[in-house]
Amino acid sequence: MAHETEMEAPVCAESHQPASVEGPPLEIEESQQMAEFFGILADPTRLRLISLLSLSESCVCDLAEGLAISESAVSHQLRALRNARLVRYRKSGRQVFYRLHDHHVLSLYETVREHLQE
Amino acid sequence: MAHETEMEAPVCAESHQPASVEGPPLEIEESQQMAEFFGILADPTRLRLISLLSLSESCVCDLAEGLAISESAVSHQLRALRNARLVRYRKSGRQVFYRLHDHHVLSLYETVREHLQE
DNA sequence: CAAATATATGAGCGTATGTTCATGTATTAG
DNA sequence: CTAATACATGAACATACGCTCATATATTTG
Repeated sequence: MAHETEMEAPVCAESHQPASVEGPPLEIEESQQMAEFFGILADPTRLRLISLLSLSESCVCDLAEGLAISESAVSHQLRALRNARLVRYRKSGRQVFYRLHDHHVLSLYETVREHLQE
Repeated sequence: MAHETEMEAPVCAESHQPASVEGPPLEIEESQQMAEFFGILADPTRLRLISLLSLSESCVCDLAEGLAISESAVSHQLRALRNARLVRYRKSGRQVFYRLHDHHVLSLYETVREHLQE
């Protein structure tokens, strides 16, 4: 998006890499999927929901009470977690019980917690 | 907000914790720190930078060329990665060479990649 | 010295995101 | 049936974010 009147973009004189390697750079589309996923974890409310769900399966109203926020907010955030396949749910009467989907969630959660405590 | 058909949520016993690694619900302040950190990874450009840096130390202009984006954009994003202690850097003349800070970064990167391939 | 290079950064703009509020859909109680 | 409960969802508003552009700083070169 600039002003390259020459045929090649001016690169550093030193230290270049082979232009197209197989691995990196990460494909744009895959980077967007990963970014979207990390974005799901980039919210205090959703992380606190995950922390509660790491203890036990819970319904929406208990989650709302546990975090002292509205059930609407909880429901909105649970949808995000659902779409990212971070939580599962089962219906029981009027209630819907949520739980963590798999081990990856807690793995990420713990890794970041460790990183921040250095 | 609670109901009587099920037991009360087994959460939030109002006990105070040692502010280190304790159980749910996650403290608001810690949840914000973690969210901020995940937010750093929630961007396609930063993830692609990380993928490049997982290969080798690189200077800003090589990163910009590798991703075909402006050096300004790269520099802005590197600052974010720097503030989150995800990358280190060293100066060499006019150039600044960046590299990944520790193993946590790649660990998170790989975990999410696995998760998305299921 | 001045010019060129390599990077950093503040301002501004367009877009994405999280909340509240109002409403909709199921399910149960009376 | 109607009312109440539990949850989901669309709209709207305020905030946050990433980019471009212009400019600033530092280093090397002539």
